[in-house]
Amino acid sequence: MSYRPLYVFNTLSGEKELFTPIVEGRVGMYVCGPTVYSDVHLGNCRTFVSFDMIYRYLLHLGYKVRYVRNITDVGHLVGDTDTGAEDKIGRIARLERIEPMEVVQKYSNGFHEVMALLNALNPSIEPSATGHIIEQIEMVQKIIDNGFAYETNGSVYFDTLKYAEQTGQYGKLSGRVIDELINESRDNLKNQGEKRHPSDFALWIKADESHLMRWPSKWSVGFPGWHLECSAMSTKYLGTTFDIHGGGQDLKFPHHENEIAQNHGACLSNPVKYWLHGNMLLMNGKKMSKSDGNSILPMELISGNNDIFKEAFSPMTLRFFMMQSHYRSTLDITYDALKAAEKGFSKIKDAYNLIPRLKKAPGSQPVKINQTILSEIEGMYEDMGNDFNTPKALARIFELVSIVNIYHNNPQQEEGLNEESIRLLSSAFDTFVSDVMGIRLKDDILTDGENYTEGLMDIILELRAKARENKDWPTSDLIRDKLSEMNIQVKDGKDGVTWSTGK
RNA sequence: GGUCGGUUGGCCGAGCGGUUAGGCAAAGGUCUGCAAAACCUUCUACGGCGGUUCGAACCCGCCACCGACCUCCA
Repeated sequence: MSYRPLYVFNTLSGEKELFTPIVEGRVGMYVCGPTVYSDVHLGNCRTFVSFDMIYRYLLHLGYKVRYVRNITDVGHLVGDTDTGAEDKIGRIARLERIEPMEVVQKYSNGFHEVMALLNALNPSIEPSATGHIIEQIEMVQKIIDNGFAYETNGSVYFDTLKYAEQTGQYGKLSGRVIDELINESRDNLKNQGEKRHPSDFALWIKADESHLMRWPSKWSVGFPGWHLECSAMSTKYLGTTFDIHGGGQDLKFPHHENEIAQNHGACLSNPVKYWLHGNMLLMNGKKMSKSDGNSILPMELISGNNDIFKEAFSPMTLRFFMMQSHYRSTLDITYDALKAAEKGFSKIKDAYNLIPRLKKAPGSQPVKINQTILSEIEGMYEDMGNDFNTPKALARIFELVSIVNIYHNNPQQEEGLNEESIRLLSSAFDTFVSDVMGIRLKDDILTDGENYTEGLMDIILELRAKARENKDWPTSDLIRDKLSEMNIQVKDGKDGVTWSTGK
């Protein structure tokens, strides 16, 4: 079996590379998931939506994909140091007087709800850090056995200097130089007496009595360091070397750099063939970030219940908005940009709904327009194969939108459309917009008791048509205006009336 | 301070040596009872200064500004 060529930008090499899986026909992909100590904000979601699109495209190409996206539910500490600080989840549990696992469950549920709203597919495996304590402890032991970690006072640290000396690799992913890391002079790197070098990081952290989440180990009763869970779980489910590792840009350093070090330390091999990083969602020109207060929750945007944007935006508008920019570019969210996305998306939906109504020429004579449609489809494969260029593919979709509208307005145009034209148009929208980009094209109002609504609308529009025949403009306008208030738009065309929902 | 990345028209956002990106907004027109939608046409670009080249938004240099990372980050 052959696959369409796919080029991906590999952060490790800094170049676009032809994607070739380690095992033919199969792809192992790991994406860093959320830390579930609070609600995921829209910026977090952008990364997950980006990798959902990547997952979808790999599936579409015919690969059998094992997509692992973890839940981090232990090890993330409040503040800047990785010793002695409080666990983020433990902190919430203490403040709210609930079990840490209640915190984890609550925000995991919320995360899943948001992912479902944004039409993200579920990963093949969604492992959690607390569910893999044994694997993490084993990995720490392997790293110690291989001489890349040391114990101090019950905590275990990764020896970055030794790793760098032996492999010359530390900092390769993020472009760091080990000397600079060691000579790092930021004030908050001080007071880390247990480490041999400031750049060393914790694999296992000894916990005091007040710490809610702790497990026994040969070194101490404690908990695993932040980066360890991803190394342990990716190794467990995808093997010591797998195809794709994804995550947000902001995880490159230290998280992913340390992951590589840990995997190497434990398995003595490079874990990942292609590192893919999504760029940040900006708001007010700055990275969306919860700790800076510069963030918005998906539900706040979907419900319109927020102070930042003037109105509600549907989940699919958000997804379309995200797909209109490249995953490796920053994307600035503004009211105007969302409004533009809403209109543009609505244009695609309207055209999609018109496809089945297009007039076809009888017979199966080949028509010229099909060549155009086909070349746009081929173009979209090229765009997607070029590091997932969704904005460019969407530009081609808008070309198809124009074709649909032109032929809908003027069915007599040239040689017209045939069965094949309709099939190609439908499949272009279904494949690229729905399947690959994950943007649902069918209005919710239609999927929800579709026939019922359609039937009612037929009656209403028939009454309006009668009124118009009688030149009863007040009645016909009343119907149109009332429907408009309900966000249903009536569109008078040459060949009859169509309608669509506004959002 | 170090290391990266960016600066495209009113807004968003592709392109990265020669070809209209696209969407939204705006203007005019077609259609329409009116409107909307759609269609046609039009408009406003590549941060600044140099250099390379027959040709630069795209390559190189300098400058300016913005952002990200530098142990909370998707």
